[in-house]
Amino acid sequence: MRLISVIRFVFMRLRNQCLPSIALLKCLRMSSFAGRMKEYPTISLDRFDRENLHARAYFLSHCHKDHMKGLKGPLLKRKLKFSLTVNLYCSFVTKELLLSNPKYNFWQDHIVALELDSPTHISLIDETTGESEDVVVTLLPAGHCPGSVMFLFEGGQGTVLYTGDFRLAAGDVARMEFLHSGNRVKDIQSVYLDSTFFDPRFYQIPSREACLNGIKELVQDWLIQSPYHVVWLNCKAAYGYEYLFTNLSEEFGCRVSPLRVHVNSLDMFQKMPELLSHVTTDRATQIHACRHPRDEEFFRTNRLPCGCTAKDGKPLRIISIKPSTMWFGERTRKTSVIVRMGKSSYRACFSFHSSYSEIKDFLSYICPVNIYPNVIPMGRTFEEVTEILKPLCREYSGRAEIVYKPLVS
DNA sequence: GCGATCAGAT
DNA sequence: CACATCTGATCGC
Repeated sequence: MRLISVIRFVFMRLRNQCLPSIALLKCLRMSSFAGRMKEYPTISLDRFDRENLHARAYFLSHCHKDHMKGLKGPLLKRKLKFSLTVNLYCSFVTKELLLSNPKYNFWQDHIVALELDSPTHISLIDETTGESEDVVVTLLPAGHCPGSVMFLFEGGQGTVLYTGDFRLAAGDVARMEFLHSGNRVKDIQSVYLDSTFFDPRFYQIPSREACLNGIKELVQDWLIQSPYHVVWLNCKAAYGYEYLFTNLSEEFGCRVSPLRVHVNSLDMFQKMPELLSHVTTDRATQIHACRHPRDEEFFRTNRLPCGCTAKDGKPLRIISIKPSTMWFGERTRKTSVIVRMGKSSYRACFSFHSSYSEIKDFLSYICPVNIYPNVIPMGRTFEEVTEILKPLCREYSGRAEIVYKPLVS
């Protein structure tokens, strides 16, 4: 009997250790990043379960649930209760979004919000031995969702960049001051990369501006027809669509008649006045981004998720716009950023993540020694992704100025 | 009763 | 167009 329980224990351990590779095979979008970097293994980022329970410091790149695994776990809660030095580092906005959910209240006194572009010294202390290591961390804007950042670490084990999830346009990297030292890019040992779309299939994704303009045009053409014409933005339950709300609000509102986007709740935005001023819980508006568990079904029967109707009982004329990623290959002809799906439903191009060519632009500028993918794009294997990342690593890139060349006699 | 996991959904 | 999340079933503690 005893032997059986030992065997069962060993089996469980094996199964647990295999989990990341199983997730990888199934090509889930859950980050396959296990939470730690080779160079600074005493810190954990965007993963808070398993080995990460022992970290000396935690980092959260943005407030999306697939980067918060274990963050409300009872084991971590217990660890914090007895710890004086363990903190969670993130941006001010991420802190705000996180604490707007009461389940994370126990982090309150252990969160250190950091300013963007502002190098901060952190001592990584082992509370049992007193052993300590210093790093300097800098938050760089990642353009993925409100509060999203990359983490740049500089310390005894070299300079490494953890990108979190990001959407940067070609050329943006050259304007990131803290990736530079003097006029040159820093010597970056490793990049831990958001490789969601690092696949030539996703060669090009229309720019944010192009997507936004397409949506503005569609909304404009609909709203001007009458006060009964309304738009439902069919957005997923996740942060990242807010710039859509603010831009549409600004575009279609004016001083005498402001237009705010209807959303379910304002709680998470209470300390973000620039966002707060463009959203509302008043249903009497022509643009809605509210949700309901059966909202698609509602829409099919010409209802908004919030149940809003016109004051005089006349039926509303509703169109839905569903933000979705659209991509184009290197040579494929670009079509519209708006696609009509049915009589009154549309898809609009929208991406939280950089395209293949945007990632290539980013990496070829940085030219790191190592690149580790945090995600395996669907339909790809880890080996394939590493193979196409190789040419962007320093050793293969043909950029040799940093490489030591011994004299040959 | 809670958490983890999975299938299925949008 | 393939992201990020939610719901409900099931399992184990």
